[in-house]
Amino acid sequence: MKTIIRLGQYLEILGKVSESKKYISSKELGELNYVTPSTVRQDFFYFDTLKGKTKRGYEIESLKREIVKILGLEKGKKIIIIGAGKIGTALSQYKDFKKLNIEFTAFFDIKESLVGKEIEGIRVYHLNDLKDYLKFHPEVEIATICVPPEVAQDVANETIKAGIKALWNFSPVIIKVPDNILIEYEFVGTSLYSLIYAMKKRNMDK
Amino acid sequence: MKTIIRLGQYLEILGKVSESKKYISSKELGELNYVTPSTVRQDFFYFDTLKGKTKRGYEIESLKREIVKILGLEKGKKIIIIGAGKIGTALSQYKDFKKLNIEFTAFFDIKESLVGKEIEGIRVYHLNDLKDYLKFHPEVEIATICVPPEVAQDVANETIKAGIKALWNFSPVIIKVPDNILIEYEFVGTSLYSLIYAMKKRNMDK
DNA sequence: TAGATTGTTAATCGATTAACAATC
DNA sequence: TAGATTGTTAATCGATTAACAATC
Repeated sequence: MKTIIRLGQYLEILGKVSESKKYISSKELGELNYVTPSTVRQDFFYFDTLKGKTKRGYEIESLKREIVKILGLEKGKKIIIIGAGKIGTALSQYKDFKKLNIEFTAFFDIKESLVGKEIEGIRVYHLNDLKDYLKFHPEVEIATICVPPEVAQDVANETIKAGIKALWNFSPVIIKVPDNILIEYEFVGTSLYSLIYAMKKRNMDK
Repeated sequence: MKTIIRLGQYLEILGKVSESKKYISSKELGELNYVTPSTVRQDFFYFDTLKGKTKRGYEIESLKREIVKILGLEKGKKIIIIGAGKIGTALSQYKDFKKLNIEFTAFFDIKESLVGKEIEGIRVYHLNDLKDYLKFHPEVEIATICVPPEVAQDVANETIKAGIKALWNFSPVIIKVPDNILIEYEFVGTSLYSLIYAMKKRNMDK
């Protein structure tokens, strides 16, 4: 549902709004996110707890709090990253995840030269130790798959076997998982095709 | 248009199909991309050059060739990356871009310690030298923005002033550009919200 | 009060899926 | 021939936008 992704985006934007500001209208929030006021109101309309005040808009602090609840982030989330390569380490620093209490707590890899090291303050363990790790960190349910596509399916299988409940996949390949495992894809790079296509069309119009 | 993004994905998948295979049906291609056969045929139906043969499917080699043409990749594309940090360097290795003749030819940064170095075989120049670089590389039209969000707008402005015609933005922020400049956003990380939300809902159902 | 803004329904738009005749 | 598969139209589904009464 697109609304959920936008709620996350609203939340990030709201974190950057001046602290002295108490209320924000659907018009303002829409402008900051490049969506229409209608879309903002429609998004909020799905959830009973997202209510505004006529003529004033939405109270920013309570709006943030309620979106956090809807997204399931009250207690934050601890996430591990499988694959301590470029993408994995880039991700650990990217975005405002920290502000939203989303934390990357460990890397797992099979490359012996990396195991035991720290990358950006996050320790690297061997993938074989994942099962033991989860014994002591049962709150970790999500693993981010940042390994080369050739091994993504195998690594995913191992990760699931170790007890992980949900996968966030950055490897540009489809991964098959059992019904009880959740998976979301992050197909990085796909929008480039749209950009190149748009350029071609623009050139043709001239 | 979603069709264009899928055409890129079909192309990547087709590059991995066994060489001995001559034809592929919409059913098979759909399965490999996790879309329905209907969607595949509908996608192809938009373009006169994507024709199949009853009972056999689509001839793979010509299909690849025609998709490349539609996407505007016959001559390949040379792209520069602004910001030689983690995301930029990760990107330069990610995906099957090389196979599709999409090449990252240079980094630009303002960090003096990086300028003059090579990262993954790609040279880093100072952002101030972009204008001169484009003098000698007029075929470069696209710049990938991989800088921190705080400076993304300024860097984009400079990049455009230097003569770049299209931006591919990885910085998690909205960038304003003049009408004659194309921009596409790659909002990495957004699907995590959907995943966490789905987990919350699943837990509630139990 | 007049004007701004919400909440909500309806209309529109776009994308996906279904259906099926044509055909090899 | 019978069956598989395309090309294409129609139906469905979902998401966005428009409209507007209620209200502060």
